[in-house]
Amino acid sequence: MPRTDYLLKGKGMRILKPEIAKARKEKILRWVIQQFVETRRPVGSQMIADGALQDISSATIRNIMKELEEEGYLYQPHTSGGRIPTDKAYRYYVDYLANVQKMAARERQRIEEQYDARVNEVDNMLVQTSRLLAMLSGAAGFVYTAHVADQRVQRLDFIPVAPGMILAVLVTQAGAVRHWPVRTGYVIAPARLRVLSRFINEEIAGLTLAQARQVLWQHIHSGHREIADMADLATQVLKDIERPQTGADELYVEGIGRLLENTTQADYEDLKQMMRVVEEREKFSSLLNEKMTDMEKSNQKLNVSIGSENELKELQNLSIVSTACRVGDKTVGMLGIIGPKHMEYTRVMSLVNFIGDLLEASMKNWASLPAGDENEYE
Amino acid sequence: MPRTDYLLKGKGMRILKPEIAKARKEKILRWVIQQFVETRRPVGSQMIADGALQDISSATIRNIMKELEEEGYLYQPHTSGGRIPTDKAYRYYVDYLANVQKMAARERQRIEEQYDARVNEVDNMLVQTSRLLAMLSGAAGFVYTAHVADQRVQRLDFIPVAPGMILAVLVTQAGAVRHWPVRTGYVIAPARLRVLSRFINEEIAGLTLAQARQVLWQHIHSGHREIADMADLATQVLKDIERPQTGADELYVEGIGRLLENTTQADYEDLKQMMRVVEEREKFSSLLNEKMTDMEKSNQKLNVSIGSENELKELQNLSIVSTACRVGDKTVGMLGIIGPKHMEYTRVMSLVNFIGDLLEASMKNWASLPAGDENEYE
DNA sequence: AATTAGCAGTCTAAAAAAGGGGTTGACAAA
DNA sequence: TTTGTCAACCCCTTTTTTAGACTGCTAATT
Repeated sequence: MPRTDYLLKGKGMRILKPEIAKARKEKILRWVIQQFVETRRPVGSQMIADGALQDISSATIRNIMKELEEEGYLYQPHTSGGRIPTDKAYRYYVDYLANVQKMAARERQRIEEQYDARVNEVDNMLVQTSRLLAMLSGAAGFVYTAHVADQRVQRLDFIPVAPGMILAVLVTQAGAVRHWPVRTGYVIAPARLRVLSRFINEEIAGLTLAQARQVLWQHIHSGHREIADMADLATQVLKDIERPQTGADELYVEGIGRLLENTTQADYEDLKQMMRVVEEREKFSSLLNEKMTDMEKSNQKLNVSIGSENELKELQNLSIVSTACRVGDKTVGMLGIIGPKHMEYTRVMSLVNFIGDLLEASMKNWASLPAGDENEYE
Repeated sequence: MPRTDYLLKGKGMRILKPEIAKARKEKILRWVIQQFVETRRPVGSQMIADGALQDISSATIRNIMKELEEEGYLYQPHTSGGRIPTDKAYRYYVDYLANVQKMAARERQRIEEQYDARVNEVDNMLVQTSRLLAMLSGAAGFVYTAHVADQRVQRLDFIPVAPGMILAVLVTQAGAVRHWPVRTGYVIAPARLRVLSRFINEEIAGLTLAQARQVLWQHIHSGHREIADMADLATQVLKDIERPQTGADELYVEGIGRLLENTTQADYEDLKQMMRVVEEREKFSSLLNEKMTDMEKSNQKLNVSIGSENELKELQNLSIVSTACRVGDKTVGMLGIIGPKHMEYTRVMSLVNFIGDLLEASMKNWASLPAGDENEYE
């Protein structure tokens, strides 16, 4: 049977058309990755010859795999076992082979419904989102929000809860709500509180927290007449205004336990390490922060960090699929999942993508208006 | 050498004084438990003879251990290995042998300082408390608060964040803060909002959420004049008022990863199971709820549930040390740790005790006044 | 009666040995 | 350039061996 794949060259010598050779190589790489994701065992040439490429012999496949190994896409854990994908292979897979497919409409709808049901209290929105991510991906889900200090103030109000005790409630334009108690030590008439609140809101709406703090300090020190007699209260509020956020509680991680599920005891140590890192939060959230600014710089929406691409060595056997979350032109946070390197990237990527959109929509919906307009109805 | 431990009886026959025999038995039991907690290996008679009771031979100890086994305190995993404590043994240990000691003043102070530093935002108080518990105990820490529906309302306020969008903020007497968005669809003047808020607060302060809902429904339906024109807003608020709490986010668990640390791969399966349960939350929180009402009924403060004493089979290799958290005469929540059965009960019990006190103090401090008084300053 | 010493029997956990399965690399043939 | 073949290799699993520790029992002792 004459083959059309070959260029004839002289007396019976053949050269495989390069584009065909390349396609075949990719097919093998893809197959190795998919196979490995499925079985978690090194993949051998025989297995490929029996499965995906039945018209090519195992010997040929061996040769190609050898090339792939030399190019850094495959790795042999042991001299005579099959080969497994390297981080580079996953990277290639994600970049070129795994086209981000849209999810089936039915599934989209199902997720949307679940999402709506869960996310009714803004406070919980982030926790619930990460929980949903975890549930649907089978890995750990996280939601990370930028420092509140970087966010813009929507409103700052005061609720008298008891004599000498006030609850300060801050709403940012991204829809985040923070509240903290302020102990005044003396009773303040609600009317005066309203004056203060009104004054503050007129001054600081739309500013970042950092700017707001600065503006208010100036007013206090210059003895502004409207707040003169409440300078000490304002001072106290100010003192607390940035305290609530020391970087700790901007990170929600849910479903770490799920990582154990698809895991054998072999990865036990890795998992332990990973948990320590994630639960400590500090390292992990600074990693996310870095990633966020990187993504903003490169105007990237969806990001996949595979194994050693993560800065933290504790995460070198895991991958992070994340998406930026923007309100307007400002990146206010990130969300995604953290799971085993050998995950189903195509599925997870589209999932993260989709839930990211949902969260964004939710936030936009909440922080519906640009700053400045709200004065009209005070 | 004449022994005074014995009663003489006839020609050289002796009977060991029963109280001495009992004390010795207890000493052995205690030693076995402590040894097992430390080494995690079955304890043999030789080991005891070499360690704690050097004046008694291993054979004697063997006999006594056999008795203890017959009585159900010890258990032999293998025919010829040492023995390990049963749940019953731990129970006995906790009830009779491990006197709840006070913590060293120095350590108390150290914890107090840490606690203060962390707990400044009420919102975070619970998360931070459980995190602290986890950190200090080396196990997982949890804080559970009763359904908000059972708690009494301190205040309910409305903050206009955007035209057609209001943030409802609810403060309970226990100091819990809940907030949720209310979409009105039309602009409401802040003044009218204040009227509504004032009216509501006069009516419902001090009631439980369930009662409050009922009262407000009545007013709406009877067309009360003050809120007549805002009936639909009030209705919407009501609709949401109990939605935020469906039992999900009243439970904070931190530091599950720590349970892995002191664990070998043997317990891997157990751990996996446990994580699944705790992360699902439903089962676990209903377990805690049950425990809470039990403790309230029996007027118990500190509770230890050992292994199979927990209703959940997934937790049968773990123990829960918990304490009720009361404000006034009302139990508003629980906190504690969940850790391996072979934990240092004495230390952990006093720790949980102490942090429970701290949290209670914190809450009292916050919800400082009995209901009714706050009208005076509106 | 209570304790002790000693010994045989039992079991585990760790180490060593053996076997099976699948893979590779190389080479010669197509 | 591809294929068939085969020796060599190595891992993983199972089996065997070994060493160590504990118990239970009995007889002797206090």
